[in-house]
Amino acid sequence: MSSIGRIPEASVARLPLYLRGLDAFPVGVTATVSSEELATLAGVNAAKVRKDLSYLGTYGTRGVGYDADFLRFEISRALGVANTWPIVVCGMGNLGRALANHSGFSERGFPVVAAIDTDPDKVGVEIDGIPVYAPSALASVVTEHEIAVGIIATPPEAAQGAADRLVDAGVVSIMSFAPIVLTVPNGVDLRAVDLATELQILGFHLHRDRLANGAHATAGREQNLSVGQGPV
Amino acid sequence: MSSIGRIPEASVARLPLYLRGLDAFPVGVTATVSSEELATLAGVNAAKVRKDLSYLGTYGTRGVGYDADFLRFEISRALGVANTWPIVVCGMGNLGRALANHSGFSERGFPVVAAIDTDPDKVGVEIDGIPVYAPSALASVVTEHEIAVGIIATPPEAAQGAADRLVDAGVVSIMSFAPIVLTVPNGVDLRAVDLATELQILGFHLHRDRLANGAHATAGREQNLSVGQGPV
DNA sequence: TTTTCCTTGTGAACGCGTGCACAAGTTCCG
DNA sequence: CGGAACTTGTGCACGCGTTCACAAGGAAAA
Ligand SMILES: NC(=O)c1ccc[n+]([C@@H]2O[C@H](COP(=O)([O-])OP(=O)(O)OC[C@H]3O[C@@H](n4cnc5c(N)ncnc54)[C@H](O)[C@@H]3O)[C@@H](O)[C@H]2O)c1
Ligand SMILES: NC(=O)c1ccc[n+]([C@@H]2O[C@H](COP(=O)([O-])OP(=O)(O)OC[C@H]3O[C@@H](n4cnc5c(N)ncnc54)[C@H](O)[C@@H]3O)[C@@H](O)[C@H]2O)c1
Repeated sequence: MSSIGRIPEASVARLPLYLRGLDAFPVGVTATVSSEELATLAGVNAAKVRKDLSYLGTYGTRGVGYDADFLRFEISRALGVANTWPIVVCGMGNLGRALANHSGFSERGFPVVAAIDTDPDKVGVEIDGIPVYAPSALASVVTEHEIAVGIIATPPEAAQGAADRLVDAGVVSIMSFAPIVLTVPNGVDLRAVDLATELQILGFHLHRDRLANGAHATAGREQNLSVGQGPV
Repeated sequence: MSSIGRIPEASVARLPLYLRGLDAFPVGVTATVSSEELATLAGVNAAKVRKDLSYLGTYGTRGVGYDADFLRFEISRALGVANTWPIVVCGMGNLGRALANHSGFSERGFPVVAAIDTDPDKVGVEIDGIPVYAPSALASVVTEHEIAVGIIATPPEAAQGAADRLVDAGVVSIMSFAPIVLTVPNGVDLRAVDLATELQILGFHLHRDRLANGAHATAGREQNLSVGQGPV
């Protein structure tokens, strides 16, 4: 079988972008896409596209390009997109509600099937079609829906506790929006999204440019692209 | 004056984390923090802390550590945190509303002062205290509030248009949540946050582990940390 | 003063990611 | 059938980021 060698994390992080780019091509229809085209669609450069795809296998045809439909299939397979990973959201506040109500996650195979909140007014009701449970129900909810992914959208003070409970319940992948360092045991995959930090990085560049323009009128602005991931 | 040499982007991205870690120390009180402690507080390792801080200057005392209060001041200065950068949010839907209503941004110097939406029901009213304007009013709003930062939370189809309008109005830093590749002119700093992509990366690891455990029971799970940035 | 202990600051090595440049392979045209 | 045009796949070089390891420096005790 096609036992793929280790794919570099940087490449893995771009595979979803390629998949997104391939949305431009209809499903089931044979069409050719070149690395150059796909690069434009994904917002990267062509060399990267070719190298990334080469980690998956030899799916292109020299002198021609890639079959869009087949490529989508192969990237999907590598990412395990065929699987559906149900999600539980901890904290149905402003952000949690927005996330739970977001259709884009289900479309990509990550339906939000349950939420956890401590607010008695929310527990027991459905918010935007998502049933809200008390923290004590987490374990059974996770087991029942075979949930492997959790999102933390609680206040920062409650985030570590929520993480602990998620891990205890058997969740092994966590995306957190709380601006705080979380500690999880080995074997648990944690991605922390800190939007205030992102803004502060933008702010640093603004500050820099302002200094440069105010004092010396130096050139050298930038144009960043997608927000990727951290280390292992 | 302390003209700091170019700070590597990877270091810049961690400075806000250090600042966040220093929240553990009261303002105005002299306290000592070692690179080891700060590393724990920020979720990185001590060597990185020392190297990063060394780019800012020599603010530590060998054999002792760093003065927490002074360090906070210096990092703040490097990041330009003294400045306040007002924000305009484009698209007051589920996500936009959550962002606009989020207090953490103002606390870090990024108050949301205005919103743009095409929905006639929203234009002209205040949502959570944020005035909502029609797209045609963008330029004057940006000018009036001296806005340099914009957040895009419109549907994907409208995102490029929103970006163009922001740029035309004079906004030079954009954070986008739309799952689509945006094109902006040179000199504009764009950060794209794609949460579905983040989930798919988690999904890849789940898929991998499942294959490994199902077939060969191989070890090798991971524990990732903060979500950082992309290339220049 | 000298010794001991502690932590910073940094030179240097290493590894990963990126991008170039080109050989290898395919199609199409004359 | 030969050659032109095109695009993939990849070896290689380069640069950035990470980490190690230790000398340099400072405080406190003897
Ligand atoms: N709102 C945003 O746009 C935004 C942006 C960036 C980061 N964040 C972060 O995301 C988190 C949530 O933000 P928010 O604006 O939705 O806050 P919020 O206060 O609106 O909602 C928090 C929700 O979590 C619930 N909760 C509290 N303790 C809990 C626990 N132990 N278990 C489960 N649920 C619990 C509360 O009842 C509430 O419903 C915060 O950490 C915030 O810093 C939010
Ligand atoms: N909701 C989430 O949690 C979430 C998560 C990840 C990504 N996103 C992305 O963020 C974006 C917004 O998501 P949402 O759930 O808030 O969508 P939404 O449909 O709830 O809100 C979109 C808002 O944008 C407004 N709008 C439409 N065209 C506009 C324009 N040209 N200018 C200004 N405003 C315009 C609409 O009137 C609406 O109020 C989408 O691109 C979505 O894919 C959302």
